Amino acid sequence: MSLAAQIKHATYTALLELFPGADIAETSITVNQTKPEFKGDYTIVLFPFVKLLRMKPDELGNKLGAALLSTSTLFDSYEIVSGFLNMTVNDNFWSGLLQENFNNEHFGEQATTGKNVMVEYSSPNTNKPLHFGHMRNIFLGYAMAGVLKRTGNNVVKANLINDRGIHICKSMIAWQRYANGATPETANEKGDHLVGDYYVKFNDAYKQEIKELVAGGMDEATAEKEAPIMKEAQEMLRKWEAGEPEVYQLWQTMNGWVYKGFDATYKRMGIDFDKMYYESDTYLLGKSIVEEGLKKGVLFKKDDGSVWIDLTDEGLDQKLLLRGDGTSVYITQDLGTAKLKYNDFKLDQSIYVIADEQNYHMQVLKLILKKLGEPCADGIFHLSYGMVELPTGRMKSREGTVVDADDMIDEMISLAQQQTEAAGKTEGFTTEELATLYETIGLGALKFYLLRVDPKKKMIFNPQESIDLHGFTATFIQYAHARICSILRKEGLPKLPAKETFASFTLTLPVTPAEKKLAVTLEQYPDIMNDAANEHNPSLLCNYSFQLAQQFNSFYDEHSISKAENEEKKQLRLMLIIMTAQTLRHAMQVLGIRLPEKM
RNA sequence: GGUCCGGUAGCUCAGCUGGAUAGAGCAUCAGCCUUCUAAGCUGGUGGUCAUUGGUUCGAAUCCAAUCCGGAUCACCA
Repeated sequence: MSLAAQIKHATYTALLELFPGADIAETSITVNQTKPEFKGDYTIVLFPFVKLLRMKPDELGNKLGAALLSTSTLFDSYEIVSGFLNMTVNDNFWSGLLQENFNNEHFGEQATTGKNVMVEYSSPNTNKPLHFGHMRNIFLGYAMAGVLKRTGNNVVKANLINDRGIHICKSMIAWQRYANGATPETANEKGDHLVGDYYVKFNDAYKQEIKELVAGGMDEATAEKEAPIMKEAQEMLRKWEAGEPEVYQLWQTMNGWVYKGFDATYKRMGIDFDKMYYESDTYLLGKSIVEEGLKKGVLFKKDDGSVWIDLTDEGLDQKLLLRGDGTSVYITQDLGTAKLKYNDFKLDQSIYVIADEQNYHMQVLKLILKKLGEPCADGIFHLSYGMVELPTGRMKSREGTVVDADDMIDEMISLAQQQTEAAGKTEGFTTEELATLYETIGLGALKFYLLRVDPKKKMIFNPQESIDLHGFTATFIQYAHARICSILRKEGLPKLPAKETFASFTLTLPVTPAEKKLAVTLEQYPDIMNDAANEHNPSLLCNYSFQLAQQFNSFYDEHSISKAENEEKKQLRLMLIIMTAQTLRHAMQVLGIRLPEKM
């Protein structure tokens, strides 16, 4: 149990003892960290009980403070300031925390829950390379999976690849028309980029054809339907669905190129998956669910044979589930996939990392499954995140304003190199070590930049700011970690020394404010991890890690570790920095960010 | 128009299940390297928490209305 929770509970018990029969709920007790300008570590807010117990704040505070001192060994002293009871925690608590946990690799993790949780993220289309918008999705999904794993769940990282449909056929048609048989090898281009180029070419050609048709006297709406290249794409989709070998083979080949490209990008990002789903396998699923829904009378059929669900009672609209010709629409296959996932892994929770533009879709999906009585419905959770925009507005792939993922990674790594060289910090590294370091810094900065804001909020990608390696960045945290590692190297200690290393430690001297600040923050880590899981918000770990690194830097500036005043202080501070480094590593590892030992 | 999300310092964001004088980073100004890594530290400047009303001992936080911005409401995916 966290210290704050312990204090809350101790307060509850003390209040019940002091005022038997009073109507006090533990949840009505507020325990906050004490503001820096007051003496104390944690503060109990007295106001809620002043009225209830008909007592003056000072009187109540004195009674409660005295009771806490006598019943709990946690506290040293208390002070009352205008309705706030500020408790000072005994120094032994902090040294105990350190001795107990300084080398605990699993500090911050929760006991296993036995729950099966799937996190689906990335979920790209195979007609273009990954771009900046995907990166937020990917890093967020990976981080969320990491958080859920550390909080005791069995996590399945899943990727649902949108490998079929009209958009894929567009790239294929354009390739047939314009590529002259080019392959990634002959064009010397990553496969996903090559295919993406032809997707762009399709749209250019399409626009051109529309223009010509309109010039010939056709109205625009008709021209959009009648453009030959669009008709060819639609024809190709029909052939694909009919399983025509030639089309099917081209489809396989081009998707193969794309997958190779994706794999390379995922690998550079340090991202992986446990399970791949392909829409070409799942797009026909869901029909049987619809059939059953019809039988149950949850769904209804219109005169043209199309199947619908009426959600007007829920404040939503009617939603189409099957076309008049019996073919499925997007949501039909999602119904099927949801059930498939559930059956594959006996999921307690199924998280979809999808942009907030699909909030309505996800709401409808869950609702339909619920109405159909599917057991997978309850576990569905839409981790909705805001879209990434440029300072000039939304990125549009058709308008070429997207920031490509591979380019962005290259840019960040080369920037890390420039900054490192400019700072003259390249000495003592081999060439390979430097390459690794630049990658660690560049990718870390990128991931942190995308993870540090609340997922729910849309974010503006400011190229200027994203490449900054100062302030609220991964670099700042990496630097603090490298500093600690440097001290440990000089002390001849490993990153996580054995417990016996400090077996002789006994606390006799007062803990300084800077020392305590670090210890207080370290103690809160498990709570933060828990919050990140409950709120589905990995940005909490960014904020926390930055705060911890910041406090370490202040501490480092104020206190010498190697040349501490005496052996006791040295040991205390070593435990502090070892645990700090371990906690930073732990938090960053959850987010997929590496910390160098030297930089 | 219906539904949903957002509006906090010049910029980017924390804080939002109500608690003390609203916090960081960037930018800007002034200091700190003969001492464990200055990618750092210390301090200053900078606020009508969109607006108005309400609830409360107490509101950036809860409620209502209004204004502004965005998303969505396809036999697209």
